[in-house]
Amino acid sequence: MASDSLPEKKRISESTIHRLSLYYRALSVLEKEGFETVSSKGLAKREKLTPAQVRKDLSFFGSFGTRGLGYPVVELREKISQILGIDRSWRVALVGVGNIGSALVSYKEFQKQGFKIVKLFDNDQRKIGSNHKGIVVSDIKNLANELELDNIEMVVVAVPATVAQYVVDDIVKAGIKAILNFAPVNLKVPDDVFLRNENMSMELEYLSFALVNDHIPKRVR
Amino acid sequence: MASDSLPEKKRISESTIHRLSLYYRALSVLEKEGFETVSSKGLAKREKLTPAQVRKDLSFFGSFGTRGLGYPVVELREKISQILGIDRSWRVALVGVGNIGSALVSYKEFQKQGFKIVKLFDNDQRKIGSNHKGIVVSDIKNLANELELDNIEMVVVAVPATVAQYVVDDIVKAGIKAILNFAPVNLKVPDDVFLRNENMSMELEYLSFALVNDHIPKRVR
DNA sequence: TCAAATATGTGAAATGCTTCACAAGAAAAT
DNA sequence: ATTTTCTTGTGAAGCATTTCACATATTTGA
Ligand SMILES: NC(=O)c1ccc[n+]([C@@H]2O[C@H](COP(=O)([O-])OP(=O)(O)OC[C@H]3O[C@@H](n4cnc5c(N)ncnc54)[C@H](O)[C@@H]3O)[C@@H](O)[C@H]2O)c1
Ligand SMILES: NC(=O)c1ccc[n+]([C@@H]2O[C@H](COP(=O)([O-])OP(=O)(O)OC[C@H]3O[C@@H](n4cnc5c(N)ncnc54)[C@H](O)[C@@H]3O)[C@@H](O)[C@H]2O)c1
Repeated sequence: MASDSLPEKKRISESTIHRLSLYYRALSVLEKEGFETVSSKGLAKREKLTPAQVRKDLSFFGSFGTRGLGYPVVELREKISQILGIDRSWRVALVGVGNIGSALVSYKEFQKQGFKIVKLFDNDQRKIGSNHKGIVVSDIKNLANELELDNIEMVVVAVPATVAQYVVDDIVKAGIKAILNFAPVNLKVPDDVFLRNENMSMELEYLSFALVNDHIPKRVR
Repeated sequence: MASDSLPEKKRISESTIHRLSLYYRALSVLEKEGFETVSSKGLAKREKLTPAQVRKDLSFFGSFGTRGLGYPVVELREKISQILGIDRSWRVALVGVGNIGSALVSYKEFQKQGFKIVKLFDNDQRKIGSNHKGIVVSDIKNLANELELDNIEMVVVAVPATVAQYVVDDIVKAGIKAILNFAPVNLKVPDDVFLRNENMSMELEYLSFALVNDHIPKRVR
């Protein structure tokens, strides 16, 4: 069959992608500090990784270094921003302007990074129409319409766990392909929708486990 | 050498611990729904894992199921809560009562789960002395003293990235062994201190990468 | 009571990820 | 110019995690 011989799309591990974020952050700092080049060793040290790991990760995407010298800081940072797709800005909507939602809207770093929260939704009449950092809260009823009209590409979900699935169903119906969820619930989305969960309880539980078991994990992410 | 023959402490992978949290959550729901038993298949389906994965994870800690029947819901939930160390409560302090810090203090689920935020610290004179959900904000200057006096076991760090390392150094000096950090910076802590990072930008960057590369990771965590 | 169905627990295999180790390329020193 | 030093890029090895597959135990139904 023809489909058997289609060139296999190179799949990158989740860990590698997360480490690219770390490299990006480290390179931004190095740039500010005035370094022109950095070795895999130098980069590894900043993020508590091994030099081999750094080189291997980068090698999945090309060869950006110079033997004997290292990597050019600015160039590599730019290259990684291209790989991560953060060399542009993203139009983001947020659903659920409560405790955590408000904190996220107020967080300027997201905007600076290019994740522009340009739309807010809630179902509470007291919140609809109110202004948060220059954005007027929309009624969740108009979600589908307004997401499309406003060319939203990512949605952050910060509603109670009990309603998160319904909200996500609507978001998916509106054609959104990337969702960041803060509700502690396992949401069902179609295969072509990227969903990430931010689960703070899980991290506290990890710490609890570590304290109780004096835990050293086999491999640290 | 004697140390060569010491019984090797069983090391559990980070992924397994995270999945225990998922099982715990799923079991709590199943309990509410009135189920008395659940199979590895049933549990796996709820959390989008494989039955073999569920059985293997649990097998690291003992055998809790009955062949032909499955696992007793209540018993297994209790067992996992023991393993995770959440069959008790933890005294938690939070440093940095800003946007995200305030959201965390207001979040009742943490308290319900046994993560009791009982102490708040800030360095802003306008915040020190003010009351958040019944807790009076303390001056960061008294950190070491008050952490000890109040038997704090975990600290959540929600201060600006620029000062996070200083704050963490003080927390470590005060003898705290578990820290949850929200600042997007790689903090240095001694080997015997457990540090977890909650990095929201990283998750947005992951979504960005996924959209740009139409990414399917090799393995989903 | 016995057969069929179900589902665990676990070695072993398969897969994935990290680290090793070194050839090769480039810079720096002499 | 030549040697030495440095550091990348990458197969291959080593290690960790997941999945497979099945013996075994228990329940269910006849
Ligand atoms: N606050 C935290 O620190 C924290 C921490 C971890 C996880 N979470 C999770 O984040 C989510 C939000 O938490 P929160 O503390 O901000 O809660 P919250 O109650 O303060 O905010 C929830 C918001 O969602 C809105 N909402 C409810 N139903 C809606 C619907 N159908 N459509 C649109 N909007 C709707 C509410 O009006 C409210 O403004 C929850 O799932 C919670 O479990 C919160
Ligand atoms: N707000 C968000 O949604 C969000 C999202 C991701 C990450 N973060 C990170 O979380 C951290 C806090 O963010 P925020 O938006 O809440 O900021 P914020 O400025 O609202 O809050 C920071 C708080 O820390 C206090 N503080 C400053 N220096 C201190 C010190 N030395 N000791 C004690 N307290 C001190 C400030 O007075 C303030 O109350 C930052 O590192 C930020 O990057 C925030």
